[in-house]
Amino acid sequence: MTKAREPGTARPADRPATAARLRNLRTRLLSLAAIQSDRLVNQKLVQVDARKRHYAIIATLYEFGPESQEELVSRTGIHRSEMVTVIDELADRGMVERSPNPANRRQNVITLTQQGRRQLLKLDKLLAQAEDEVLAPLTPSEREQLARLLAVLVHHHG
Amino acid sequence: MTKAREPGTARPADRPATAARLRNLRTRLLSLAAIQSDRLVNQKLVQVDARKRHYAIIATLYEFGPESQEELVSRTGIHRSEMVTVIDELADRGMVERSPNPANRRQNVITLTQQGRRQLLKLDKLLAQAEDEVLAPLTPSEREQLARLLAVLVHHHG
DNA sequence: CTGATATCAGCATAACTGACATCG
DNA sequence: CCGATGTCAGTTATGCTGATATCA
Repeated sequence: MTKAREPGTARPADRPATAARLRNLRTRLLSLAAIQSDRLVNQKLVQVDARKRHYAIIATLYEFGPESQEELVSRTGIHRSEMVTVIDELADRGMVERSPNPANRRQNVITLTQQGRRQLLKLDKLLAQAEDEVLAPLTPSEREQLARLLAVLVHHHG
Repeated sequence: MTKAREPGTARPADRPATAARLRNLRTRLLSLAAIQSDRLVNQKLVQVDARKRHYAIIATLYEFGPESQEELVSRTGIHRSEMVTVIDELADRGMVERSPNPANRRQNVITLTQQGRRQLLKLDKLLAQAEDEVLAPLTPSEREQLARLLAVLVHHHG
């Protein structure tokens, strides 16, 4: 029943063949690659008690200065209803401060703290490592190609 | 406050700039592309009350014949604890039959029904459409390149 | 007893919907 | 009254862990 397999090829476990339809489905390839990539990214981020969205917020505040939650929604693509939670989490960790905007009392102003700035540097490094591990089997020019093709897709939809 | 923008460019909404760090993160590009792709795929599948995993199971049974749940787990990568639910859903829809294996009463034998076979043909078409829409902005050779690069990643991790 | 198989309860992330209160 | 903003409750899909029952 269990097919014999060359020893030394222990990497891909002893998984039997996948249906051709699945192997050839490009949308599936894309999903699988993203899942693997996300897994590696999250493994890095958990080391500093962060998640992907935290990085999106911190990086945005760092580059654009204090902003309202609504502005952060527009810039990051994070949904309105999630923004509340994410800002809560970041405020709990001392990375940002949330204060009402005196000029427009509907809005909050979210400000990056010193600790948030330090966190950004850590996150930059961890994410660079993750990217490197994810793209490890590709040459530099292949990485560029992949990034370009993905950017075209993301820009086209979206 | 709200920047003026050329009318007619209504497509990408009126979204302000994204932080450079986010734009350049390749792991993020990969995630975003996969999310968009999955969204299109699910829009297609929902038309016939199916989901991605249903296709994985149906295609596998079609190509390999009746199998136990454990074999399906190995071939599709779907987790053990999810397989129960997915098979339930497919059985409810009349796409597969689950019967105990008399030769090994620990196992169930999952068999594709006639309706399941017909469903596969529909799913094949819908997924081909989805793939085409997802990859629409790419030339045929770019699509090949992308598929190749993604396959390298998926094979490397994995 | 051990290991394989299926089942079940539950968790975390993620993306999303809809309702609501407040304020301009 | 209308619209913008923030908040909250709840839903769905997905990937995963761990416990348990059954049987070889």
